[in-house]
Amino acid sequence: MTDTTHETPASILIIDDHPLLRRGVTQLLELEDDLVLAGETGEPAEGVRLARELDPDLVLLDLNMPGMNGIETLKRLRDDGFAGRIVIFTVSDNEEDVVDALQAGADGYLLKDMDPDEMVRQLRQATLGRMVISESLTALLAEALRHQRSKPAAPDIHSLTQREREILGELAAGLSNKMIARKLDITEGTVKVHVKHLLKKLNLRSRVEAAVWAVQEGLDR
Amino acid sequence: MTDTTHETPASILIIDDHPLLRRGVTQLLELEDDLVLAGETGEPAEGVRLARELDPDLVLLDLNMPGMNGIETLKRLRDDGFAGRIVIFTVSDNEEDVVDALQAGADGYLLKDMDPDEMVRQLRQATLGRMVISESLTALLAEALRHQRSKPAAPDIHSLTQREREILGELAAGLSNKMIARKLDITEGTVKVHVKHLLKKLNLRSRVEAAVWAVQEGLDR
DNA sequence: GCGGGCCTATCCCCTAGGAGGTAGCGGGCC
DNA sequence: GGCCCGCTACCTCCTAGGGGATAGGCCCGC
Repeated sequence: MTDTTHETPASILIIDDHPLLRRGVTQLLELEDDLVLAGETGEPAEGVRLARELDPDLVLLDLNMPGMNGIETLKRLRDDGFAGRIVIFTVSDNEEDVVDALQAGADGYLLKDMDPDEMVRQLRQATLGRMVISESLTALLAEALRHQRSKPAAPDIHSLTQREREILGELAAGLSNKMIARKLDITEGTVKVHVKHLLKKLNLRSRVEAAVWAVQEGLDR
Repeated sequence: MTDTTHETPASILIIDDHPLLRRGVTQLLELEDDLVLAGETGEPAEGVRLARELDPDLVLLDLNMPGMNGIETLKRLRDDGFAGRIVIFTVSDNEEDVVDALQAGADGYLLKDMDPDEMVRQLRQATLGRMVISESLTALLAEALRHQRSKPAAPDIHSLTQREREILGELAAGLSNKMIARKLDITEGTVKVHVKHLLKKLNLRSRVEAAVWAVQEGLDR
């Protein structure tokens, strides 16, 4: 399941307002027989529409575009149900941008000044489900982690309060909010508040993700 | 989490229309300091109300009662959000009854002719989260399994179709129905149908339970 | 050929879940 | 004393999820 092997070439949609750069990438893709262009556009809103229509394996997304910025576009893609990979492709090596993008659910962050061969290699890795980050950003990322950003970049059990951990445990046992409320003798509304908070802290999008994560981390016992 | 140790005694609610039998069990409980009577009633509907009010750790439930039968009562308790243990307590060693009760979510099935000491031992096991079945029923259960009942008693991956397994895999990855639909290029409605069917086949109550089960079984990779 | 399982889709209906906000209360910290 | 955090509770609004039912197209086995 969660098939990430590509018997057929991986399709890529480019959303970037620089025509020349799009041209560069498409030329690059033409040389590879396991990567194929699904479509391209310079308009963020059009990009969301195309993602729905073409359902590419990967979206290469510029951060700085007129109208809607990249982060916003990323969120809209996810809200719209797009389940493929989303890789940011930008000139900005600003720490804030990198952190924001990753926290918004980007599967990669590549800089536009990268070597073409390296670019292809990274795209291929991304279509296989791996997180890809431009090499020059790793030091910056390490630094960001050391200084402990306010918004945690990865799920971290330690950011949860005791009560939230307790709720998470019950949630991972498959209990509904109502059942958890009954068990802990609080109202369902309060359970919802705890769930809401722990999802935010863990940067997860649903109770299912939280349950799966908890089980994989062995927090459910 | 999912705390099943009882620093305080485990409370038990008895729902049984035989006053004498209730008396017998309560007397039995009085001899044990780790088990305590939460309440008792001969009325199924009253039992559901009491379960909500008293929120006992365990409900001891008769199968054959006038008005609402035990299975129906069991379902109402679960619908009402009761998350504690529910153990069937009956004279019936009918295979159909046993299978139905367990499939409806009973955590145990004890026969009324059992030895008092054994009864206490089994109740204690049940409060600790273990499934308890009267010894004399084990052969019958084995037989039922051998003849492969139409409704599978336990989650079984083999009862799923290929497509359902695929859906389960995506579900266990934390994807929403909408995302799964996009990824597999079918409508969200169809995904819902598959999810509905696999939940029924696996005898699970929500996608969260399905996701947790799949992860624990290693089906998500 | 006919039945049955599988996949797809659509309809209705209702509950569960999650985002946003406000607020009271207790405890610890400065 | 004031302030923040954790826990509780309530509110509104909207979407996601799930039950039940029906049905068409497809393929396979009898």
